[in-house]
Amino acid sequence: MATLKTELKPVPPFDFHLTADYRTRFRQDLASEVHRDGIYRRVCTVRDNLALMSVSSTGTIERPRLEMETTGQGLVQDDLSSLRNEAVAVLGLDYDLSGFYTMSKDDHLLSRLIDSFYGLKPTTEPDVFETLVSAIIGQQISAKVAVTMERGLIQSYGEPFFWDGSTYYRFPRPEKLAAVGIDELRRHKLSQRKAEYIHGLAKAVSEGSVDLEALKEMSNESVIRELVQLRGIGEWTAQWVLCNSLGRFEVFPSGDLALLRMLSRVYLDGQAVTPQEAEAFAERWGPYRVPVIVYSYAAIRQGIDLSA
DNA sequence: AGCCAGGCTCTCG
DNA sequence: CGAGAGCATGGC
Repeated sequence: MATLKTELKPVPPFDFHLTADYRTRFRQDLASEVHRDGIYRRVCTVRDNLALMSVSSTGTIERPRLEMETTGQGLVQDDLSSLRNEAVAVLGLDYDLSGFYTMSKDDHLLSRLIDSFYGLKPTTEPDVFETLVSAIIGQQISAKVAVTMERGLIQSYGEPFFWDGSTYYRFPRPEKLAAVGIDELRRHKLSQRKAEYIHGLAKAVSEGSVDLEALKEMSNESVIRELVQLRGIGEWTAQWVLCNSLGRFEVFPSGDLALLRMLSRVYLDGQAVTPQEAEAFAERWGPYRVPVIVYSYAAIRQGIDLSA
């Protein structure tokens, strides 16, 4: 086992604990990523080997500094840059909140949110395959049910990494899920449909007929066009990938029913909105639509009543 | 006990 | 096009 250490300098302001908490709120139980005892850990892949990154804060919100320690088989100094990039993505380190904050200063509600969650950054999940599988599982079911199912997949087909008395898992690779039959996927309480979707996606990705990495360089419209051609992926899931994996923070996922309800409750006196109306409303948030959504959800998760 | 939850596909007018 | 059924599970 080799260990690499490095320091990271997030763009300030950055609240490490708030951001790591928000990010791992649902993933915490998945064992692929945790935030515990002040340390954020995540299993990653380096040149096809497993490694575990551990990140902790050594600075402040205004002068953020992070220490990252990564352990894994055969790690060499050259691996550092890709590991740093992964940490930057999963913790949103290079996102500059100042534009969002400036836009919000005349908005009463947003100002309140920013006071409460100053330094919280939107994050991304660089593994597009994981994001897609997770989104498919999460379609139409509650987040808790989805976590149970996803944990089953991860612990059955993911690759384990043992460290310090705990087991962490790398999310299952496409090749693995493609090799697993639909019937076996169903044992994890997936519906027949979802088992087919996930199996089909895994097969397409592992055979190379779909290049998820290429999406990172494509326009939002092209990403949606590509993704919705895959069975099991509709508008909502494609928008989900744009916001949560590809870092397109200007996108407003108008296909998200929970978001529409939140918008109606918080901003429109409970009056129902169509996706088109919601999109028109979200125009005012310019390129900061995802930050607005992240801060709003953060408040809701904490039980803060936004309509007050 | 029933309804709903951060949808999608397929079918049918 | 738009509307409606079916999918499957756990929590309230």
